[in-house]
Amino acid sequence: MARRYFTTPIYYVNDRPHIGHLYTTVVTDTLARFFRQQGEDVRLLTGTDEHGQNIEKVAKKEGVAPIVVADRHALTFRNLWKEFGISNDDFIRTTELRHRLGVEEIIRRIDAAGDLYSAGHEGWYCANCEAFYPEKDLVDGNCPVHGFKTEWQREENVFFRLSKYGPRLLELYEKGVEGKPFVFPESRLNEVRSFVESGLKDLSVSRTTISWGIPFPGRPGHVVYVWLDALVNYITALGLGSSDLTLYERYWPGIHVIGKDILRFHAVYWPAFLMSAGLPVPRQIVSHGWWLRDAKKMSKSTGNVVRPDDLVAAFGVDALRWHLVSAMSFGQDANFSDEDFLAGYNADLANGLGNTLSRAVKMSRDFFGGKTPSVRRKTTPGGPLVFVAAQKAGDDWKNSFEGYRLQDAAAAIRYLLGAIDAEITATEPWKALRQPPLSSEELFEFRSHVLYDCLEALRVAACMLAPIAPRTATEVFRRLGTDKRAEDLRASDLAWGLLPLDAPLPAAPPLFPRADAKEYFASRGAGTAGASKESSVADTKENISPSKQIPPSSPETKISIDDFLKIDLRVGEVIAAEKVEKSKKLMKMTVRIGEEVRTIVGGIATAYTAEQLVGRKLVFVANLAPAKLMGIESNGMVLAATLPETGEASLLAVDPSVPSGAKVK
RNA sequence: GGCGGCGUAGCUCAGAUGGCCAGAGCAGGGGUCUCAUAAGCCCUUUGUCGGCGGUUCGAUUCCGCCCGCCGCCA
Repeated sequence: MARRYFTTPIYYVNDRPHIGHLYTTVVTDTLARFFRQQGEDVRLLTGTDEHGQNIEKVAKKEGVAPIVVADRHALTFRNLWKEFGISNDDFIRTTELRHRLGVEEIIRRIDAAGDLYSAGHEGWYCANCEAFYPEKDLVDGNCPVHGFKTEWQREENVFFRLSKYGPRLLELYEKGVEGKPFVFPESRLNEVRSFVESGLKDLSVSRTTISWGIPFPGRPGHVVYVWLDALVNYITALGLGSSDLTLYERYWPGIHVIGKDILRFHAVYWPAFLMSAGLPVPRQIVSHGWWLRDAKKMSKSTGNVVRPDDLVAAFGVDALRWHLVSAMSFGQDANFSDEDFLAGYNADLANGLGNTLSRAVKMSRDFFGGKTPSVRRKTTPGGPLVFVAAQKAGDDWKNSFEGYRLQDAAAAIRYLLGAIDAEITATEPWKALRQPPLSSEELFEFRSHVLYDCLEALRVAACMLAPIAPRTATEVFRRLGTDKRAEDLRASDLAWGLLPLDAPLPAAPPLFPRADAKEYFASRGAGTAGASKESSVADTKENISPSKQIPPSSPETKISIDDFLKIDLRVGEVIAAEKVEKSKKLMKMTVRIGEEVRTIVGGIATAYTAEQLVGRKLVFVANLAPAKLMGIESNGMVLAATLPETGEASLLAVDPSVPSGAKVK
């Protein structure tokens, strides 16, 4: 069985994760999921880089041990990956013993190869970069990268004979690995090549100015240079340095997905270290571009960081995954804007996927007693149009993924969904009166054939969506009456005709409710530049009086069970809450109901604080028509008893073990 | 300064070893259907394919120069 080992970079733990970390990780996860789906034996690794002066500094400031700071941030990353459905098989931290042992092993090997030597070194040193700069590069005596003050320092360091590996590296770039270019995209390979061609200097691989690091073997007072420490994670996580090399032998060499800013470390230093240690070099370095805002790289220092939280709260994890994968030409830079996100969300997810699914499922439910059709077309030459479209889309999708053209893989899904919509419109299965007229048996058969084709094409589309938006794919399968999960898929699932006949189709609310861009931006009080602007939710112009939400129930009217079942009651989990400014009672809650995240406003602020709500599971009306309260669109309603004396709300409690999204009836 | 890349419809991008009307998605405009989430379908506008020259029967595609943007290196 083909094997493939994907890695993300290990992330430095001095910052909360932002969309850059998220992008790399989502993309790598998507690739890993695709190749698993193709039947390959795939392993996915991510982790955190926890050594270095910055951590040391933060720890000192807080008066705690560095590991405490590292623990905290590592947990943040772990939780984020869990939330985003990242399917990593392992999570490595450079502060783990297994890692240290592996680093020591590598250094032992490099030393044994005669590639380490001691030498004095002095120059202007930037503590933040952990690097020396030539005097002419300094800007007013400060670090050219960060502008921090530099100091004249003298060190006796351990050097790695990087210069020795120039020819072998050039050969690697020339030949590639397994017939593929060593670096993707190839324009980046050229950069690396010209860097190496211009001549390599030996590399200092120990530091005496830092104590928070891996002690350099045999050099008291020295710690291992941060990149030598960090890069090795890719193999220490496979057991190098331990007695159990099973994973190492099974998965190395791997494919490293990285941002273009760390290309040189991965395409020059890392293979050189490995060559020296007598180990195989990576299969490939896959370098992607940056999400830009205002045409600048997003970074903490410039303050133009897009945090995923807002978009996820409003639209869900998979909506963001979809945007990240589909909206960027993989390998190039792209601009991130909320407008583009919204446009793509509506076009692809709400209209393309959600609405198409909805119309096909609704008709099938109506015509076939809440089930999928009981008969389907015998395969005819050429087949229905959606069948042809599904074949073509499937081929494009596969080829695109294999060539790392993720945006084209997404386009193939769009294409198939468009074909399904066109098929429904062309055949008009809702029309009972037809030309020429059909007998009722003929009509039944006609509808069965058309709707089976469309539902089946939707199933195929969901298979194709699975690597990008796994939870959504699983939900689509559920709504198509199957219990497949994204993780169970194989290449054979794209074959035509696997949708079961006569399978119950559950009723369900819109998969991705259409978002009104105007309202969304109004509610955030910010326009295009809105990453970090304060949202002024209580816009005075929008001073709509908070309407009394529910009129008292009309006296003693009896309703049927069917009437009651029109109300879609669901268990939801409050993931964020804030009191609506300028309102006494209103609480704005971000609620996760199943896979879906929405904003729900309720008049419970007099009885509960935001803190009391977050993390609680409550009962919500999930299919209430949206209403605007104090300028905020509320998509649902929270159920609470009203206390007779005070009129205060008392929330309906749900056992915490009940999963979010569970139906209440 | 050296090396490399890019500049194609309002936006995001495809594409062409030089020739059949230069494309897609989104946005915009018009029409239409009603199963569906104001969704669907059909039709539709704009492009001197950055500028100027050259090679050629013919260039947006090749060459040179220029302008603008970007990357790597120094």
